This record gives sequence, C-alpha cells and structure tokens, in this order.
Amino acid sequence: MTDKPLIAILEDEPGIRRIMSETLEAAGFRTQCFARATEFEAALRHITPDACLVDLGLPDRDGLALVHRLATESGAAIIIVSGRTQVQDRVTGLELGADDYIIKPFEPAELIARLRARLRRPPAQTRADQRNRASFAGWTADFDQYALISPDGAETPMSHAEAEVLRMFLDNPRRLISRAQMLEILGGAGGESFDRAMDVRISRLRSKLGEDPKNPQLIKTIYGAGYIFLAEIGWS
Amino acid sequence: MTDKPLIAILEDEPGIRRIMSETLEAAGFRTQCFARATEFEAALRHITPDACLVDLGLPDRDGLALVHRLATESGAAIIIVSGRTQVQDRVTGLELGADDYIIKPFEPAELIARLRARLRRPPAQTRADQRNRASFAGWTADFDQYALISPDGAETPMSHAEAEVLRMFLDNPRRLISRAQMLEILGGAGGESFDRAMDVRISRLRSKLGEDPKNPQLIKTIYGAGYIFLAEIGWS
DNA sequence: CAAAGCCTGTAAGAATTCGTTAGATTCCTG
DNA sequence: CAGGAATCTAACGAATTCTTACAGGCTTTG
Repeated sequence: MTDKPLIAILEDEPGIRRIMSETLEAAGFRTQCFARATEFEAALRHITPDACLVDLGLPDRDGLALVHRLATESGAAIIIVSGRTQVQDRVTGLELGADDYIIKPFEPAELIARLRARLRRPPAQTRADQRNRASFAGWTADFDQYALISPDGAETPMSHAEAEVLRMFLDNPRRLISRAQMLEILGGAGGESFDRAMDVRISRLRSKLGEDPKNPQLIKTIYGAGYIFLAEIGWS
Repeated sequence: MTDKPLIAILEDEPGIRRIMSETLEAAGFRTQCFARATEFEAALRHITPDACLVDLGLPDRDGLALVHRLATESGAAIIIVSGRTQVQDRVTGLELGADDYIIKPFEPAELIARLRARLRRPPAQTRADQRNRASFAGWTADFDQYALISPDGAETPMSHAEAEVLRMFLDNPRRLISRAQMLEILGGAGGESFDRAMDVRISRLRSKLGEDPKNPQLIKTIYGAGYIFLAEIGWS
C-alpha cells in the first residue's frame, strides 16, 4: 500500500469517535467515521477500508452480525472496540471473524500498535483461488488432470494415491512430516501394517519423480522421525 | 489447510507449559514445547510452526529480541504470552512484530480464539530460501540436503544423527560442550549407556570429516569435560 | 462375460541407520 | 610406572526403511 491506510471507524458516541479519529490521523492513517451500521454499509459500496474499528453497541444493528458479514465479505482487518469486558464476549467476537478485540477504555498507543500489527499482514485474498497446480524443482503437478510434468516436458499420469501423498508434501514444504501425521492426513483407516503401505507409496512416488534411491533430492527420509519435502513451491 | 496447524510453545514454567499444550491439543492443534530459546532456535531449522506462543520471561535470552527475529525471519504468527501488564510492554511487543499479546493469567478459551483469529489469515510470504548451509575449514555442510561437501568437492550424504551432532557443534563454535549439554541438546532419551552412543556418534562424524583419530583438527576432546569444535564458521 | 490392464495394499527379503557391547587405547593421579 | 577412569572404535544386532513381487479389486475392452 503506497498510500496511507484507510481506517473505518464505527462508533456511535461522538466523543470517543472524535478521539479515535484524531489519534489515528496523527499516527498517519486516513479515517472515515460512521455512527450507524446502515451508513457504514452504504459507504462500503464505494470505499474499501484496510481496517474497520467497530463498536459492538450500535443503536441500529447487532454489532456481531455486522462483524461476521465484514469478515466473510470484505478483506479488511476487523478490530472490535467494545465496553463489554467478559471473556465470553471476546471469544465470540473473535470467533465470528474479528481479528482483534480491544476493551474500552483503551490506551491510544495500544490501539495504534494493535492496528499496525493487523495491517502488517497482507489482506486476506478472495477464497476463489483454486491452486490446483504446483511447480517445484522443474516439475509441475496438475491435480486437476492428475498429471505430472517432468522438467523436460514429458507428461506422466499420476494415480490417486500418488497425488494424495504429493499433495501432502506440497502443503507442508520444508517441514518434517511424521508417520503419525501422514496417517492422519491420508486417512489411514487403522490398517496395522499401514506403515508398510506408506513406504510403498513413498517409494513409488519417488521413482516417478526420478529420484535416486540412494540419495533422494526431493523427498528426504529422517530415520525414526518421518519425511521432509525439500523444494521451493509455486502454486497456480 | 489439510492438517492440524503446528503451534510452538516457548514457556519456561512447566506447569503453564503443560496447560497450554493440553488446551491446544484438545482444540485440535499440534503442539511442540520448548523451555529455552536456544532449544527452540535449534528446532526451527527443522520445523516450521504456523504460530509461536512465546513467554517473554525466558531464562536464557531476551524474549523481545527473539520475537523480533521470528517476526522478520519466519512467516509464523507470533503471540506473546506474558505476565507483564503495562501498556508500554504490549505496545513495544506488538511493534517489534508480535501479532498479539495475551496477559497472564489468561483464559484458555481466549487463547484459542485469538490463536484461531491469527491463523485465519494467510501467513506472510514465507521467507525466501533460507539456505541451511554452513562452511568451515573448507567443508560445507548442507542441512537441507543432508550432505557434506569436502574441501576437494566430493559430496557425501550425512545421516540424521550425524547432522544433529554437527549442527550442535556449528551452533556452538569454539565453545566447550559438556556431555550434559549434548544430552540436553540432542534430546538424549536418558539411556544409561547414552554416553557411549554419543561417543560413537562423534567417532562416526569424525571419520566422515576425515579426521586423524590421533590428532583431530576440528572436533577436539577435552578429557573429563567434553568436546570443542574449532573452526571459523560461515552460515548461508 | 471373459480377458487385459491398472491401482493399491500385503508380504518378504535386502539395505540402512544407529544404539549397544566390549576390548583397546589414552589420560590423569599418585 | 601402576592403576583406574574416560574415551575410542570395530563389531554386532535390533529397529526402521526400501524395494520387489504378488494378489485382490476395480475398470476398460473385445
């Protein structure tokens, strides 16, 4: 974001609203204030704030419902600023999608710090991206076509079991995966000798990836601990 | 996310550590606990937690410095769990890169809710290739590939146990390492004859490094005290 | 419906890793 | 230099993992 982040403030009490706005402006943010949820929702058609500070005690709407809608439909960071002090309030607020929960009265410095912490992370992207193709170490795995394309362009079909294992690795790159985890992820239905089946799956995937059995480059074995997949991965 | 998120817990008090771990496991997370920052940093070379819960009052390191390092170098969400209640503590913690700050004593439900809120957002871009390579005395150790490259360019694979020992040395260069420390670092399972196992590990590593048994240049034995690794080390 | 082909778990033997054992060697003390 | 403790390493063996072969199940094909 090249520009100052835009912060929407939803707060029905004018005094607090003014304080929040001034504090944030002084800290280098742009602000836009609303006293009612309906106003705010109308404005949302035209503006896309980077973060929303919402007071739960609004006169014209249930604040939590609004938070939930914001969380699911907008990418903005949502910070509840509320006078309700119960733990349960915080928990439900956060679980409905709020990113933080600040109790009134609050210290301006903490509000700023928490807001900055939220804005440091990239905004949530739309859930629409499919991400069914991954490339790594010259290979490309297409999970729609169940195909594996080698660095030299040759395309090999990939079986379901192989795809499952590969997907598990691609979802956890550079991370140790224990056998227990594999069993959990791949839904190993409690077969007692399932460990052997796992070995065979790995072995077959390795050979399909052209790995040297003596010295595999991509799928490393950690004796007694599990496996680790080593590659930079790009999804598309 | 196809599998349970991995949460690292850095907390020196065993009671709290256990409570946190059990709470999180019950909520469907995988956890891994550490009592000291050094242990944690060593483990980070192998695991990639999705979030880190760190207590600021660690015995062996300044917690805030660790938070800052984590924030800049790892993509994990960072939540400080501290007994310090001052606003200023929270502000500096958050400004150094923490994503949230929870005050002890905390409600388990709130911890879970805040953790989930952090994990809902996609992780910051995973830090680009952090090559786990070190060079010393003409050798290069690649901890990703589990390979050891000799001064004349020959590449030898390195087993997990060997890599563990070598990494311990490379993390503590030119410093005496007692057997007790080795046991702690390498998670010795408390076997009575573990000392012998350690000897053998060292011996094997020495031979792989081409050390003259009569006069080792890199791994020196200090009779009755421990070992010391002598070399200039460059990480990359 | 039979035959062929592919997928995938099971079994079995080979290969690897790594702790244990034990005898040899080195080091310190007196 | 003797004696005991600490350390080294070769050899062994248990546990783990790899690969190949095989069989049952499912789908495709004639």
